Amino acid sequence: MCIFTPKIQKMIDYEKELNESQLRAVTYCEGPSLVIAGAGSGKTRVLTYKIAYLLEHGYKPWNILALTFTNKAAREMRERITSQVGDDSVGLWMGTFHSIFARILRAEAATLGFTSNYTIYDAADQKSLLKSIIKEMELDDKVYKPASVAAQISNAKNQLILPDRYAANPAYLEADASRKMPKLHEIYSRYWKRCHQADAMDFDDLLVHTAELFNYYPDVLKRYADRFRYILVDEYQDTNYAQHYIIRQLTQQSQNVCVVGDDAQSIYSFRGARIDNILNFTKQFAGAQIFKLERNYRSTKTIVQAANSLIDKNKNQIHKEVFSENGEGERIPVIEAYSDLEESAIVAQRIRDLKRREQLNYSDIAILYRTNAQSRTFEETFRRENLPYRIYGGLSFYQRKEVKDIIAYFRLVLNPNDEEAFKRIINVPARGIGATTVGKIVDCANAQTVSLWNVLSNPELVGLNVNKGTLSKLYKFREMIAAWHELLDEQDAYVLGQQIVRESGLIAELFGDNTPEGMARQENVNELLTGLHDFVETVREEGGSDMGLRDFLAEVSLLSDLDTDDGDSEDKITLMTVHSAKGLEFDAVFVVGMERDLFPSQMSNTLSELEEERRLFYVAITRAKRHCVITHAKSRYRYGQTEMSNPSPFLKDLDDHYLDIQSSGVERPSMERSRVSINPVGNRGFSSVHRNSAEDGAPVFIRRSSTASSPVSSRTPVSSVRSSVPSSKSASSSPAQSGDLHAGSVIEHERFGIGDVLSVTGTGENTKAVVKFRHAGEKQLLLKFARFKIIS
DNA sequence: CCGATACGCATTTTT
DNA sequence: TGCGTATCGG
Repeated sequence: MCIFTPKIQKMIDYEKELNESQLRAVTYCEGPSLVIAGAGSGKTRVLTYKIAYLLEHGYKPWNILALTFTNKAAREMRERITSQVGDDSVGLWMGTFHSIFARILRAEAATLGFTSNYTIYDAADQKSLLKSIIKEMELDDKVYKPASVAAQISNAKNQLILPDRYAANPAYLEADASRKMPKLHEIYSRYWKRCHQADAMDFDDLLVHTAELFNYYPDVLKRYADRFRYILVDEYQDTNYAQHYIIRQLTQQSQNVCVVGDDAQSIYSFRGARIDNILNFTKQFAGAQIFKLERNYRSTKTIVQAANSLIDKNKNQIHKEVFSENGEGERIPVIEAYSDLEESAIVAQRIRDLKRREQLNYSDIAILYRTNAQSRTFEETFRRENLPYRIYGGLSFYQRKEVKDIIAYFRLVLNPNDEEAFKRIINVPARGIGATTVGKIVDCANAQTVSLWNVLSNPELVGLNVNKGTLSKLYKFREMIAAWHELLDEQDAYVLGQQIVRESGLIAELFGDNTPEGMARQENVNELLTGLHDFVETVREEGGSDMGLRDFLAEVSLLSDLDTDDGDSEDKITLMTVHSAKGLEFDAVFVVGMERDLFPSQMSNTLSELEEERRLFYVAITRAKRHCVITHAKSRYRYGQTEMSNPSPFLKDLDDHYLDIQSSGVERPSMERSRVSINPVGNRGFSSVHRNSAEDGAPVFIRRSSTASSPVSSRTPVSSVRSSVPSSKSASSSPAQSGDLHAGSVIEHERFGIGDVLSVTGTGENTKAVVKFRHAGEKQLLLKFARFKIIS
């Protein structure tokens, strides 16, 4: 249904700015359409122009919904739309599946028995909760590995199979039984209930609950279907069943849906993506029009044709003929190295050549590999050869312990029923509420089927059996959280957040830790607070009012580490997995480690798995604009061993007309892996590089602090002094009476030596002292265990 | 609570 | 190999 009332002055010359097939895709808006967008064919262009076109033809911004997979894609698209139509796009719903559905669910939460403050559990929360459930059921977590249980549950949810249906399906039960996990359905069911009890949803639940909402409440569905009169979906090849189902629900009536994607780039089936959604789109949406964008604007002819020759070997695909009108370009060098180490040296050499010959920046260059572990060799070599690089794919900012702790406080303050946040922080910083107490609270909560917080609210009512001292600590904790909770609507996220960090004692705990790690932690906390500040300021500047902690959390819980603001565009070589490279492009791309059992992965055996690996290779090659270089090594260091490796069978899939097959480029057969490298690059150094690169993944409103990382590598000396350890258990020192000890005492500890007692806290078993040792630094000693003599 | 030590295990990971 | 986690001991 297109209403042709062009009331906005037409500013976009569609005929001129789009090619023929793009134009047809953009201007077709009568019913469902599928746009098959080959790599580099201007997919985002079509989407944004189409939205502009819809706006020009009678659709109001709020009638349009545009869904993406990543925040980054959503942001880019929004920017482009804004620059095209300006304020005319205000009110447009554009975002990731998860963020849009999360928003809908906040509005409709009550209908489903949640509150609008519900928590979004991340993967770690999910695993942690599953772990507790497995433990409570007294199952062996060697058999019921939380990770695989989580995967199984996620799988079910992606197919909209809820616990009841799961348990009622003999096929699932048998499959689980044969996998030695007959209780899986019960874990699933308990997990489901616990999430509900905690007023929490995991990522998959955001889809599941939206589907349920629309399923069971037709009036609600109608409201949204009426509102979203036109829906556009990006990267349709990556949708799972649940997403596909929701799109169908919403568009059943209007039939106004345009999905864009490339089946050849479907590489996330292990996350539940179903390539069939795009392959069978025309069956699911009767009368759907198909448009194919086959002109590649990105790469040279050679690269495009080589990629075509590769993907041609896949059976399961939509036929298309991607072509390029760019120059022929050079053939793709396929280089065999002696070892992984030499492979990296060859790549380094080539990078230097390229840079010299073509004036490329480092940031125009990417190294793409199948597994993260492969980054190491390149790090080592680039570091040694002073090539600047940046690795993607470490811990994201929000996954660091100290940041997670603070976020957990925020979460609990907003949603006191949040079980995982509760468990995480009830004893952080240590306040004498240990595992035993938490265990009792959990048991109690389970027995009464209430949340942990409910137990804390009425400990006597639910018969929580703890001693008086513990109870008063619990009360104190409860009051603290409750007091902040009261301030949620009064104070902005920054003010309240700061208050929480201060009053909780988190700051105090961190303060004084002058180790490099401690300093880094403090910096992270500061960065988070700065982020809070920026968030509030941004909202304020934009004239909004949603600047509370709940708004901050809503935003933050759906951010990932790839949502980098990257305001600082330092000139560095990009190192990343092929998966993370999807959607990106570089002048020069090195696809490394093209070996059997590595790429394709040794885990991929079935035809469809192999086809997915082939698509992955296709994605890798098509990232390159002008130079694509493929390397493989004859031997590779893996799991502490040097293994022989053969070239990837995929290399034979490439038409060698486009290849330039070379043997080793650099003659360095004698190159050896040095156990101790010359420069201070210990393992710690590596991991700190990882941490730093992850820091680059801070979201838009987190201002990057310039952490000059000097990986102070405390290389452990080769332990040759092992024998001196068994110190005679000196009979003289024994656990002392806590009564004898007070602040100001001086003690001599069996291992730490002389130290001054700074404070003594706790009672009975839990009494502990903070002692500053003259040589060993500050320690907390549990007096029950500590072995020392009181000197004065 | 914290640190040392042992043990098992090891793809990819948009949210 | 080397990491993340479980476990134990002070």
